[in-house]
Amino acid sequence: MELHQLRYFSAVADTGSFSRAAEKCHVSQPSLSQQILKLESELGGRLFDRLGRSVRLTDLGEAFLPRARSVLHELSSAKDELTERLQSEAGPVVIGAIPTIAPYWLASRLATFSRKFPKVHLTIAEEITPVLLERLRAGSVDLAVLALPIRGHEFDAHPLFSERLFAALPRKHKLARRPSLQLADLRRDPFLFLRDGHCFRDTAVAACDRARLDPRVVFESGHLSSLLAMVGAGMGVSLVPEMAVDKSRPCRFVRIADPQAERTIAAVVLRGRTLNRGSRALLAHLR
Amino acid sequence: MELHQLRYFSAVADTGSFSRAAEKCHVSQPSLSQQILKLESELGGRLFDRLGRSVRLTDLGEAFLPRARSVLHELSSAKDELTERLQSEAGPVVIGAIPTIAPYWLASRLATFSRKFPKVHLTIAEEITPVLLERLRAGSVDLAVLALPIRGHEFDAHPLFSERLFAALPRKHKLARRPSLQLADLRRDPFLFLRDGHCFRDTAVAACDRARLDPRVVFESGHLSSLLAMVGAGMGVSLVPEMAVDKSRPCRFVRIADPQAERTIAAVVLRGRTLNRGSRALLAHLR
DNA sequence: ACAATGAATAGGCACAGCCTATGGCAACAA
DNA sequence: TTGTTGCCATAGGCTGTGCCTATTCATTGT
Repeated sequence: MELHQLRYFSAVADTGSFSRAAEKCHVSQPSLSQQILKLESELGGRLFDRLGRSVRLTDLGEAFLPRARSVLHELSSAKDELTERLQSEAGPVVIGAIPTIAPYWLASRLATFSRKFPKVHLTIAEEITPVLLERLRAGSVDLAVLALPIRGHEFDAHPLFSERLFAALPRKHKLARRPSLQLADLRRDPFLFLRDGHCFRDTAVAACDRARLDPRVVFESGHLSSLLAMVGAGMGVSLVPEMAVDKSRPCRFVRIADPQAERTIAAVVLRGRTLNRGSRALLAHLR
Repeated sequence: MELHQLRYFSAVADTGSFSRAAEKCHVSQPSLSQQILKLESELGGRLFDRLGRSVRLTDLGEAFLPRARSVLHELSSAKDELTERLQSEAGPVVIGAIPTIAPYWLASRLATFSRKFPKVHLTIAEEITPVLLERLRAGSVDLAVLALPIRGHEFDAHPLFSERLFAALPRKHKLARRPSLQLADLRRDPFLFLRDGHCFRDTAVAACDRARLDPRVVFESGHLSSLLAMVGAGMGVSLVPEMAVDKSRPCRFVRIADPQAERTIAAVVLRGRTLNRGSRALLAHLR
């Protein structure tokens, strides 16, 4: 059974004539006859009575007609729906981000995006890098924003920008008024770091390594805001990305002058994964 | 878009692999690949993400899958229903009969038929011959039982049997005790006939013509039973078919000996019309 | 680096569906 | 009756397309 047979069948039922149906379907009358014959032989009974002058549905044809119509209609409406969906940005988009990006740079970018594409239903997943990569693989996250480098060659990373590292110091720290400082200047200070697993911890530690600094870690947390509160309370110093610099915090931020004290932010997708229109729009908006 | 493309698509979604889907569909992997590609190009977007190791539905594919499945399922269930319907006698049958057959011979035959085929939903239309022929043409009657001859070469008539004509006489008629009589014997009697339009009237008139009898008609009715009541009341004589002979009536029945004083009953169908199983069973039962 | 797996591509073949031409049949007019 | 018309079925030939095998390409796992 083939779709064009159903179309021919439906047309004959409509017109009451093989010839007129053939015209309507833009095929010759013999072709249409053959296909109807073939359909009838597959179903095991006549669909039409050929009554010389005209043609009429048999009981069997009468029973089959609504089914055939429904199949054809369902198919065309499915096709319409798909082309509709392809043209609109509507549809769910899941964006992932690490905790040291999500509340800072990403938050403001998503706000403008949502204003521009109100139809996109956006979900944000805040997770550490390995979790985000796994969710990209599994398809439960469409697009992730995180810091390079990442491990795994099955991803495509689109670098967005780089930003400097800043030292977070208590207000009365002796370096708090300096416009910038070297990591080595903090050799004596106790350090507050993000917990293991957060990639910004690795970024900070790598920067210290390059400055030949072996930081004494006195506090670990899962959130930068906790660290900053501790810094404000005079517990020690910390390192934060530029996007986390917030003058309203009870601490001072001083730029780190060391050459490689920076991180690069990238938008990452699973290679080969087809993004829907909403995701593509979001990716374009972030770049 | 073609049905086998939908089948292939569904199989790939099931198995998560082009190769295994091809195996399941009994085609080679390249053939299946081509058809999926073709479907994707027609829909205007990828249905699957090819991720090296495995294959996963895109948003588009996810949206299309239930529609494709439903189309395939609907089609196969429609086919099942039709073959079901072809094998069972269930289904409506409309049988037509003229008034001089329906209550007599047909009634008893239909009783035995209904006992044998209880699933057939039988409807009886009692009409005069031209109405029945018109309803056969229109398809609102499947099978008609009437007396030959009929006019119209678009019908197939299956003769069932012939029966003699009988005279219906008042009990005290002078010929009432005779085992048989000639129509000419009734030359002096007043006649009671069916109304014009009833074919048995034509049969009776034709028999009289052949006997060179010009009957004086004193009463006309649409029902034989009315005629017999009148005969019983002594209003005159009448002619009836053998199947209407009923000893319980208040009149006598005497066989007409004239050679051609008979009528032939036939089952008539529209030529080219496909009968459903119930109708075919009924036709076989009547013969 | 190499083998293994799996999808895409290339090239060739066979069949299915399409075409035109024609046959057969019934309906209608003369 | 006979010719004409309308309509579906059949015949024969052609083209396109879906299928095949063989091969290439990309990714993954040893």
